[in-house]
Amino acid sequence: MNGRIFIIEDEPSIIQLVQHNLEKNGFIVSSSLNGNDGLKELKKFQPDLLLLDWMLPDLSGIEICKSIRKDNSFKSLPIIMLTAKGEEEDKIKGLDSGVDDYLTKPFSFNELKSRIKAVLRRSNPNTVSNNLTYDDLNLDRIEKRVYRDDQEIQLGPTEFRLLEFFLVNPKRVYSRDQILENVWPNNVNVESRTIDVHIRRLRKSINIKNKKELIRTVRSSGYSLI
Amino acid sequence: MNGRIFIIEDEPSIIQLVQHNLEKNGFIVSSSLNGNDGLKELKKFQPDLLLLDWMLPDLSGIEICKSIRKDNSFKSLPIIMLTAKGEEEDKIKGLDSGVDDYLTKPFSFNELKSRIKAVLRRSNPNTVSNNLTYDDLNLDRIEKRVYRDDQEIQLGPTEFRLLEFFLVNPKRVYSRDQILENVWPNNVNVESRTIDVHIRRLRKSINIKNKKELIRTVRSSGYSLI
DNA sequence: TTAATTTGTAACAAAACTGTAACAAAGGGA
DNA sequence: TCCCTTTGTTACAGTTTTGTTACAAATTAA
Repeated sequence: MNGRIFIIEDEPSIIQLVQHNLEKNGFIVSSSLNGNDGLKELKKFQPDLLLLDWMLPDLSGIEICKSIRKDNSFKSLPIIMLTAKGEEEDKIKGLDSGVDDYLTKPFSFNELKSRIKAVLRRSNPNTVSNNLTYDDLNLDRIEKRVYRDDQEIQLGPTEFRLLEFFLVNPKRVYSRDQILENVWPNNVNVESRTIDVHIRRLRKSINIKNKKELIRTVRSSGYSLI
Repeated sequence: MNGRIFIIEDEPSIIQLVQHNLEKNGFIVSSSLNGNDGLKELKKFQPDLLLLDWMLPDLSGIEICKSIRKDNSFKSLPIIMLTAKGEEEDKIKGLDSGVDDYLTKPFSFNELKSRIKAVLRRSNPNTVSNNLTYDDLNLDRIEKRVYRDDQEIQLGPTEFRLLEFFLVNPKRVYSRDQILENVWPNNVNVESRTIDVHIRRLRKSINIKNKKELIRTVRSSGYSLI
């Protein structure tokens, strides 16, 4: 599983627990301890899902939620609200404010995980599914195989991760820095031009026959999957 | 994030702190240390938002506020008032005078930033959103694509930034200096006539078919998006 | 161990983009 | 009207960015 999850929660112990477990499950996780920081970081982090505490020191969860829904670029960001016991009546309000799901503290991590999966499956199937698909391209995470137009394609490990990364958010343009950060292991220093070479290799492999080019170069910005 | 913010505040340390941080966040910032200068500068700077100190050496915040609201061209300029602690009762007066939001000193920069975002979102969604739109023109910052009338248009990096800049505040006329400052990387020295050439290139690209001209030349002033 | 695969970098080629100059056209004022 | 200022347009050389290839080092598999 794979995807970016952001957490806004004021209790460090919960953050630590959740973050650690999510990362073990392949998610990329970042967090904030209060609402205002959270709203700021959110933009930078560009998550696929938000875990939002109901009670925060500065802004309430609902306020954050509404603020997010007003922002065009986050209109469809899935949100799971974390509430303490006995706030059931508030649930209705929350639903109005555009929350996708709820979880009442204390919760088990498995419970959280299955909610996350469910919500992500609805919003961006590619973040949870084992089969990433775009156009006639198909990537199987379990079997580590890639097909184009039902014909299997052989990729090296790096090209595989690169394609996987692009497939989670097709069409979005990534800078070489972003690609480096997400596709290469942490703390590795490689030239950013190295990416060009791997892009070339990936292109060579997936552009079989007279099929159309799937990787777009955006000059001075980076690359994207079409 | 992106937009023009003007500050009227008599304490240089606050100006410096706020200005620096806002600029780091992509805003264009200018400021004045007193009310009379501020009102004059405001006209020149044409901000998207005003940060206004409550207590100033010459005019009070309220006076400035009222004066601004009388001016047709600033009727809808969003204003965030900065007040010192213990002036709570004054808040009501302030609200009457047309202030959009408040912040009590001392405040954290994050607090300020989220207020700014909220206010700008209300007044000019284009300063915070990822999809800039004007007329039948559409620019997607994430995918780095531009469409006119749903037909994609190919732009070079500079033309893209130029159009992006115009789209944040359509109809506003920008001088070549302003354009240079905002569209070109800092500390680059290029002839101001260079802009004419890029305008020409941009025009050529976005004026497809028999569609109407979208960039207006304002003789001796600059250019604007219609 | 040896062989095969994968990886990062450097070097050069190709393409795209940029800034400037030069001249043409348009606008404004006397 | 003429003259002066401002803007439009084009071509071109220089720069930047990206594409491509080759190769040696590192890693993995046999």
